[in-house]
Amino acid sequence: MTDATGLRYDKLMEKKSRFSASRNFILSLLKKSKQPLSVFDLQKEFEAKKFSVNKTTIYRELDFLKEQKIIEEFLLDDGVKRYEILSKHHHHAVCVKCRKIDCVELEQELKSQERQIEKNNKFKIISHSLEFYGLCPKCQAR
Amino acid sequence: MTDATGLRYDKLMEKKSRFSASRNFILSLLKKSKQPLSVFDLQKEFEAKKFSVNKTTIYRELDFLKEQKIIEEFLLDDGVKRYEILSKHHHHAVCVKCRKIDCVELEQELKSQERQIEKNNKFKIISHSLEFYGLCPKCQAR
DNA sequence: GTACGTGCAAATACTTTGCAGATAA
DNA sequence: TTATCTGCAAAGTATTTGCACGTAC
Repeated sequence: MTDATGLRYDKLMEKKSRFSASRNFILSLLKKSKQPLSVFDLQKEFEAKKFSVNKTTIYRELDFLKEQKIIEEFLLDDGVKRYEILSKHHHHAVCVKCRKIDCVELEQELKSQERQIEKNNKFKIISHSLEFYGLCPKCQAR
Repeated sequence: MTDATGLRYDKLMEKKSRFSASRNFILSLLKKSKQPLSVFDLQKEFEAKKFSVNKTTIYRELDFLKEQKIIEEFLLDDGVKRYEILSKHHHHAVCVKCRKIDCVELEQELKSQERQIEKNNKFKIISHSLEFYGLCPKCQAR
């Protein structure tokens, strides 16, 4: 099954979950957004679209979608949680000036580094999180 | 100038700052700790040593030391800020079970990945943050 | 003595929880 | 109908701020 935004809802269908207006709206916002969104960002979008949703609902919905592995959460250096549709493993390039966030895929992942740590520290690596900070094209120009 | 813990205070001396008991205590705790510490961790240490410091003071002192580039702050996936004495660039390996944090230095840093992003995304990379999550030796054994 | 440091109370910000009422299926 | 979803109020947690007092130098 697919909704208006083209997002597959198979996972939701399997559960006893509903396609409420709030859920659809949050999903479509995350789907359409070029950047990961925070609770604050979502609230702004709701206001802009004159769609009334309580902040509690946003928090609960994000928790729910995270549990269902439909979206994923991550933290940047500002301590604000952001969310994006769960997709292929990638990283983020964050502009320290305008806070624009690019998603980046690495040609060369961190396998060798992980192997080194598993060997030296006897840690069994499960995942990693890697963010790059710098200046986006526009902010470099200024 | 060096204090009891062997930490150089040159940077503090340059500023109009004092060697108060709280400052010395926080610095010595961070210096002696094998792991980065959170505000909560510091509070616990203070209590254990029967040293009375208000939480506000801890926050303010950490801000101050961060500004002076004597300590650095970082975030893990739990959203808790942790602090460590500013030292050589490194990363962290975090046990998802017992939350033990190892500091790790990579033989092979991320230069090639950064070059790729600078080329593909036209981002000028300034820094990065990289944390590994997995199981520490003890938790693997269990 | 004076500027820096500290404690306390209150303010702010963020997030979670309980419960009653609303709604999708 | 009924299990899920939602809003509201309140509580919980983390952090910051103002102000008066304390203290290192």
